Amino acid sequence: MLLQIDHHSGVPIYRQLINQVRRQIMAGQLVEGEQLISVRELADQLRVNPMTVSKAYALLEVERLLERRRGIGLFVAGIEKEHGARTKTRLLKETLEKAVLTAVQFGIPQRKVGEMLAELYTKYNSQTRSRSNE
Amino acid sequence: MLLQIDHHSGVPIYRQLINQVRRQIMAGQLVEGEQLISVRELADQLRVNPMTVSKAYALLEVERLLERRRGIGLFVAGIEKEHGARTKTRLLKETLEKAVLTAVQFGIPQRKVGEMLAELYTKYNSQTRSRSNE
Amino acid sequence: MLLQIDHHSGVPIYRQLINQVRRQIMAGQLVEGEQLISVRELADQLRVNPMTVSKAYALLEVERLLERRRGIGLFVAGIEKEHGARTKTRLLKETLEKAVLTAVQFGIPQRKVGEMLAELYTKYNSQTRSRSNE
Amino acid sequence: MLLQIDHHSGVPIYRQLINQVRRQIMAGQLVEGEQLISVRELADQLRVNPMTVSKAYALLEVERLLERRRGIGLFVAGIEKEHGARTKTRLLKETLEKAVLTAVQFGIPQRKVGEMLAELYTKYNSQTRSRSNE
DNA sequence: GTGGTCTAGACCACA
DNA sequence: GTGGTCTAGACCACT
Repeated sequence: MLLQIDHHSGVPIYRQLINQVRRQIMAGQLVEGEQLISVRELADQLRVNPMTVSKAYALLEVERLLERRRGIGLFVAGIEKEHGARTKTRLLKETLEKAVLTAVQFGIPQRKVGEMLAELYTKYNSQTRSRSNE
Repeated sequence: MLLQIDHHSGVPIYRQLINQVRRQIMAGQLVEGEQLISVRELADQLRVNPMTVSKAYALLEVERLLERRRGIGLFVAGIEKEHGARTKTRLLKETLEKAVLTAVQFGIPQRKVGEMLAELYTKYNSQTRSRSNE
Repeated sequence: MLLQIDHHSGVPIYRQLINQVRRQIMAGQLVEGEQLISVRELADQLRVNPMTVSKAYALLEVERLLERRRGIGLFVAGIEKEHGARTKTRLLKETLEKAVLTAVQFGIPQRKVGEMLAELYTKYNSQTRSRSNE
Repeated sequence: MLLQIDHHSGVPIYRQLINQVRRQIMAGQLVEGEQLISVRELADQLRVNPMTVSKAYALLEVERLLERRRGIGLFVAGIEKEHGARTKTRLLKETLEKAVLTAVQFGIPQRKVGEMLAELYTKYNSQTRSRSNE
């Protein structure tokens, strides 16, 4: 699991962790039943206080994305399909919103944005495919 | 000036303001010598405490991006900016890239992303128009 | 707001707080829009670390029972009727479950339990009524 | 022996065990000299780690409520108990009182509470029966 | 004044 | 070994 913290972004560390782990789960990079890096180990890796990691994990547990097994560790929970789809849409919308806001602020016409989108989509989609063929 | 505050992102409001104003200046959307919306008015628009706006402006002044003219208001300072369509396109592309990456990771088809884009575009574009009619 | 902590029950303090505040909100003792005792003040009252109180409040915010207004304080959120009813039923069921378990363990027939229930119901219900007439 | 563990209550499992066993002994439901279910078997029944059961038993032994006979097992010790139907009724009433108080606070009608009671009664009663048929 | 975040370090519960 | 809870105390963000 690759996680990165930006100490200067102003975004609380535990929130950065939540966002990254949530995204990995939604993207299927962390699969159901998989055990997460332990609180202490992740805290060591990131040079962060264990409580900070623990807080992030705890909130993901409240979100039902993680499951705790006492004395063993934390695991990726089984997400219901429908719930998963809704979360994905929500997350995508958030990022897309920023892009659109930028475009509107700059007065860039929707047509142009659509073209850029298509271009980028092709680019990343083909990368994914070629990667999955490796 | 179109600014958007997200109260739930965990990013301090004054930082959100700074980032957005700074970006608009760098992209030449706010031009040198242009007067900024007053603290009070912006605070009203965004339903935010005036102190918060004031703080953002003050920090942008420290950054030398803004100039305070006593008794009159704040103005965009004369500094090196990145001009032109190329800069705007670059900035837009950066945000759009994140959105596309998310979509591809989640396996959301381009068609759906296009629809969401159009929807959001309409939403923000109409906001701008109605505001510019006031 | 009357809150009590039992340091010897083994139940985490923040959970005791959550349960008591949630119950007061559901029972209408804390009404929508009402401001809660501040973290620091409650921490002082209960001779407990502020972070412990803060944690309880934060989780109630995640539950959407509380609303935070930055720099001002925490307030009781407006709960949707349907959601409120479901929560009430859930909480009642939890307490009722313990009672039934006790009854079954002791081999007390359902008929007898029903009688005791009716008796207690009459007793407390009339208390409430007479109180509301004061 | 009917024991119920709630993994989400935050109350340590060994404490839940202690409380329930102690109550059964005090109510005379587990009588003096009676042998307790073995650690292993109880752990299996409750899907809990044997160490946890063992710890609960050990602490009840310290309390002098249980007696260990080496190589044989654990037995209910000869101590002062509260006997009889009166005790059972009292203990039941205490738990039932909490449930009724909750219901009245929430304004839930007695009829509804009666229905929930019946439902739960059936649920736990049938569990006991099916288990006693094993 | 309000709440939020983080740390260092202690101790508990569970496997 | 795992995660959970709590403390004391520092500093930040916001009104």
